[in-house]
Amino acid sequence: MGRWEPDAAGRLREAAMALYAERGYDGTTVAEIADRAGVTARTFFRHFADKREVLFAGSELLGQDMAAALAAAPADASPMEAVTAAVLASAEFFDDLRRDYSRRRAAVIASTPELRERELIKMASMTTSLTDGLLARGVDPDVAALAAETGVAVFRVSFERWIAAPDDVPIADVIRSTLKTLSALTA
Amino acid sequence: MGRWEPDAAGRLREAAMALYAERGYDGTTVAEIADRAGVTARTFFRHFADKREVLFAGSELLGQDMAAALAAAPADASPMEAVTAAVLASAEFFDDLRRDYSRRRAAVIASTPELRERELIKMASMTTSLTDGLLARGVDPDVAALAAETGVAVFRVSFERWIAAPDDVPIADVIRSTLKTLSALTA
DNA sequence: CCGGTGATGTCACTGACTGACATCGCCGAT
DNA sequence: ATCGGCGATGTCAGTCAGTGACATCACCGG
Repeated sequence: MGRWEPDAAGRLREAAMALYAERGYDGTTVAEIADRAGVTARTFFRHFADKREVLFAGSELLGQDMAAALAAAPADASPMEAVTAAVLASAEFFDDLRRDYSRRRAAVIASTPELRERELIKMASMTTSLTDGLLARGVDPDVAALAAETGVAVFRVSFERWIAAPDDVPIADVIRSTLKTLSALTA
Repeated sequence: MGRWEPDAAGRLREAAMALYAERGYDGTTVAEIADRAGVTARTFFRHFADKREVLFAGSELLGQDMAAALAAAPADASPMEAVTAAVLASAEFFDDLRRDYSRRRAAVIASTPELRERELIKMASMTTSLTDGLLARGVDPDVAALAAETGVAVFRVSFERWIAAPDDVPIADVIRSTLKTLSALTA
């Protein structure tokens, strides 16, 4: 056993989720989160850049996975087909185990403008990943930007629908359905 | 003449733009902005909710105008046609007079994550406006959400292209071009 | 001329975040 | 085995964003 309990970051994440859900984001201080995790506030800020980030750590991974799927798409796939592959790849992040956690987390985020802002910028960074991936495939810049934006819009809408859907609906199905809606929309 | 110089809010906006551009957002304190505008920091917060908002005051108007255009679209217009009308209506906000200001403002925002977050949430609220407008037209909720997201994506991409474009290109042309790209994309 | 009102100033306070420095178990080199 | 450096944490002092409570005072309607 080390000088301190291991996984301070994990304890901080759990403490934050619990307190945000219980007293709300504004009603929670960083000192309280740190206390519950058994560390000091200074340590909180060594693990997370700010009070919001504790709910979003690791979210880069999702963007990376999607970018990887995009890169792995057949060379002759159209931009939108490649983006579709990327969005479908996101489904693996949200297996049924995470569904309940996702719901609680989404509820907290939805109730606090500051957290909504942070979520939006994560989505924007996802958009950037996809755009870069498309550019690497030789796609025209304007097309790439638009295809990426559209792809993330599909992800966002699908995720929301999935959260609200019954437990036995897999997210991949929701995504496919959203993609269908999109093509009907612009037909 | 009143007890104080009129238009404190306007002076604060100008002071903020100047200082953010000059020293950067992080390198500027609210006290400095207030000083330059000839008021106290407390007064700054009476006019703007926070240090970011001073660059975004009035941005609800854009969303309102777009929502109005959407509502004014012919009853038999498809969701995407209605959204198209809304996005084109945004062009009137950005006449050539505001182009230079828009460029400076965009540069400041682009260089500061906090400001990018705020801009993103404004875009999200625009999305909500469009979604609500579509719902009021009787559009299916999922279709409405997706059409609104797509419309805002078109606006965002167009605005960026317009900023980067030569001075004689009107934003309406850029928007029309982006819409064309979109329909080609999902064809 | 007078009392109400609205925009501002003043002050004290909380809480997020940062930089500098101290602490001390652990682990590898000797 | 022990010595010394490293890394994760604690401590402390400080800056700055943002808020609530109360005072001020030119202006305006009666």
